Amino acid sequence: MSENAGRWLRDEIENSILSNEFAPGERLDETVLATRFGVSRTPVREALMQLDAIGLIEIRPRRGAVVIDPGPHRVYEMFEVMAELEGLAGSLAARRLDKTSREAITATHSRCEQSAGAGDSDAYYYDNEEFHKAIYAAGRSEFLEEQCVQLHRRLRPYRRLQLRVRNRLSTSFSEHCAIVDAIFAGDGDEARRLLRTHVGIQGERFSDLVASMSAR
Amino acid sequence: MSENAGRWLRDEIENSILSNEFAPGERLDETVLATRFGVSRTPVREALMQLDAIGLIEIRPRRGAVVIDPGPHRVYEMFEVMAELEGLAGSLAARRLDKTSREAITATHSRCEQSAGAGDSDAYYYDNEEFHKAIYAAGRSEFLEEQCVQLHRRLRPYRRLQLRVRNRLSTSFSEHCAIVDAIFAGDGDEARRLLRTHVGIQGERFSDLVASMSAR
DNA sequence: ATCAACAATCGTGTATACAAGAATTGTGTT
DNA sequence: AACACAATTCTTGTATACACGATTGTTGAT
Repeated sequence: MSENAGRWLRDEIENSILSNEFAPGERLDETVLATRFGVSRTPVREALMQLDAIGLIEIRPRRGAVVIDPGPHRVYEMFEVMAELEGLAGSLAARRLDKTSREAITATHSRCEQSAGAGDSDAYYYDNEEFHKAIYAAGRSEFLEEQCVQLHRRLRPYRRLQLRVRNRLSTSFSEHCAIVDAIFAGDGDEARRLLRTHVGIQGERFSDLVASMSAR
Repeated sequence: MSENAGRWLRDEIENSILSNEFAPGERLDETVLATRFGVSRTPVREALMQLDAIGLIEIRPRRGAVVIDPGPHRVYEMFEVMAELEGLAGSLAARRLDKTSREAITATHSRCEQSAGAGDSDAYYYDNEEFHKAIYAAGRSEFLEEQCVQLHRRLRPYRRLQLRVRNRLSTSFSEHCAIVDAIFAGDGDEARRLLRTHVGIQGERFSDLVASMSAR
């Protein structure tokens, strides 16, 4: 129970939101949550304050907390920012690559190859996450890494939906290959450019996203 | 008192930290803060949880809260990310500029011109902030705008220090001119490039930052 | 004199009680 | 039957009380 009920609850509720168990727009009643998790209202409130600060829920004074519904447009904006940050991470990685980071990227990349080859989108979903994290780490900017990981978390559900689109697995993997080449070649600009387009949502992929979002 | 003691305290303590009244490393005692602001510990704790979530303080379980000391290296990383986000905002602004945004940029830009001409670094500090905010708004991405504003806030104290460096005012303003030209010309790539270098900390400006940070 | 162990104290973490505002339901009037 | 207003109920916001862990100071032994 994480040594501390507040932290634990924050993670617990955050996961429930990100896994869509608490749907966007849903009201989060303090008393209900307290009894559900077997604690008093105090730690629940503390968890909610934190989630509000992160931007996952909105606490309207005297009117309770609701799960924020980003809506397609805002999700698009978030992907846009994510693309930019990943681009920066990639360019830094290309410049600062060392042996350890290189091995981490290689390892996660080949795991992606396996799951993509097997057509296992759930496995690829996980391996892909590790691959991107390896790139953040290779950039050697703790702050950037934290920002990337946090945004990545928030976009996780939508990313998952995207992977279900036809042919997305193999397309994604071949993009990974080019990205790895650019980083290993020390070509920061190219790595940046490739990552931006890899992460960003252009053209038809935006309508795919909207479609899958309204589908649930 | 903002209708709600928790929110009010969050802003109050946040300002105290950003204005260096609560120095990095300083311990924040809940009881002391409670009596100081004339409330009980409950809203104080809620404010602290939020500041922890934002990343301004760290709450170590059972050991209280301390103001985070970013240190020169991390501040540099934050400027690096800020530069990237501002670059994106600039490129979006160039593409999406409309009459209202154009007027807002022009207005804040000329206010910068006045305070820079007068050599009033405090006034320029404020006008510069408004100028950058006008660019964020012109980009028409609410999420990006929020991220920029938040990071801008956290970097505020360091930015203020930087402006005191000799000639920085006129240098900064002439960079603004080029940025405005690029945006008004619809040249997104150029606006991005200029903003990146304008915001980023390269070469000697990093040592200026370090010097001014250790000076206080 | 230094270190270790134990005790006292201080501060955080959680529960509960109480107050105040919002939402809801019921009643009365048109 | 529909709308408005009032009373009740429910939920949030704050204070306080209590418990447990950490920190610090003191005492005794080596």
